[in-house]
Amino acid sequence: MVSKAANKSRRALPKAVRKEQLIQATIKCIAKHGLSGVTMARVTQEAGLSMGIANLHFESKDKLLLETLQYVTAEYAAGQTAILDSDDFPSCAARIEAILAFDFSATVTEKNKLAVWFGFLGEAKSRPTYQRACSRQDSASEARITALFQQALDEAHDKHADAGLIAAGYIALVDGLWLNALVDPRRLPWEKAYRAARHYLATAFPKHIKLEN
Amino acid sequence: MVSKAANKSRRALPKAVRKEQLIQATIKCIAKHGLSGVTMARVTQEAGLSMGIANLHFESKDKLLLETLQYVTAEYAAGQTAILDSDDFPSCAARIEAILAFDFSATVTEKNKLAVWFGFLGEAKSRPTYQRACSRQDSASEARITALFQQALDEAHDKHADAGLIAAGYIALVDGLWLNALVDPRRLPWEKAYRAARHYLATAFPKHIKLEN
DNA sequence: CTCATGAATGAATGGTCATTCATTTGTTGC
DNA sequence: GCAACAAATGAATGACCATTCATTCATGAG
Repeated sequence: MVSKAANKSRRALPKAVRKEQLIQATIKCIAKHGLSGVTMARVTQEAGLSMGIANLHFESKDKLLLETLQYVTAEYAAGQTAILDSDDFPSCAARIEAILAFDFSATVTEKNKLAVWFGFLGEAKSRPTYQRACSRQDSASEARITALFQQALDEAHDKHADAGLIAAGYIALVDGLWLNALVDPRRLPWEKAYRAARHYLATAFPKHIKLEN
Repeated sequence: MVSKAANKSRRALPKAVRKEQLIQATIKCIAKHGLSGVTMARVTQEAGLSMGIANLHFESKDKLLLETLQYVTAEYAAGQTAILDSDDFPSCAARIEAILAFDFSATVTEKNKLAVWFGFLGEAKSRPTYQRACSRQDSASEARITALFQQALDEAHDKHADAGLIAAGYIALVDGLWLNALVDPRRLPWEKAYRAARHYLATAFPKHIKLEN
């Protein structure tokens, strides 16, 4: 309620910093203890702050968790959209390559982030709020991937294949590979997961994606 | 501590029945409230029994949850093993068809069961006990699928493809399709999920699996 | 019918945890 | 410096929940 006239924004920053700090701590806690093992005490301790702080910046534990989910989700969506929007790709083959590389990049496949992701997915069916925030691919994004794949099929004069089916399959395959590699990396090492995804695309678009590298 | 001499098994049965009853109730509760929303009160009420009963038959909530997970897992494993063990399939094409049909059968894709499945998977990474009980495919089972796929490749004189990669991809694809169809069946209807999986196999084994039906 | 045994009940217990808020700490404008 | 204010603290509160156990109920043997 004080005058904001000469707001030199030294106050505004800390506020955003604290939220970020708490969200990062929440991500770590989910990875370490599972979604159900997250407590306010653990989160605030992980952040090196006091108990009450989370309720000060987020209204409740639920809101903190939801914002954490959205944080992770938004990060992925931004990266993917950047690729789909960019004008810098010389061919749609290059764009597809970029999507693949992105899906298996270190940022995206970071253990902690995937743990958040699948932690919420496990509860999504019984919590509508999560469900909405969860969809790695909303319909709009899936449609854009489908369009990209359709373009590749057109270039190859392939009139038989169904771009929608290939897109749905690719999205599901990536989810499944992430999940398997996360839960049991010995059975499915990340490198093998990557090759499986590449193999899928190479089979669907033989003229565009080659098996090697 | 009483003599079991003339055990007419009227006592033994109820005991197994109760456990089954409680496990079924737990499955429903997980589907309805999520793994974290399961309470002893809810489970026992769902079963139409009294609070204390679950601790009488299972030692603790944790054990009840674990046995519930194992129940669902064992059911799947039994079905899959039956197909892999059976001598009744005339060709390996038929066996692969059977695996596919099984993975999208009503029993396996039942919403409640998948909810249990993914509920635990979401916590698996932070709970070693779950992790072990979770692997839909242990290494042994994955090896058998790989062998089956290898046989199909051999029959087709395909010396280039990598059966292990195709198997890992298939397993992950099915997981991903289940997950996507469970969380958002409007975006990915079950029928489309099935077609995506069939498409994957038809591409990998064109001589064995046809696209239609 | 009566007793013995084990199954089932559900009120009471104790522990965990989100949330609150009176108090302290640090910062800004004057 | 010094108000004035926001940010931060953490002990206290109350809700929720797994687990216990004294008691009740059902069954089968004698």
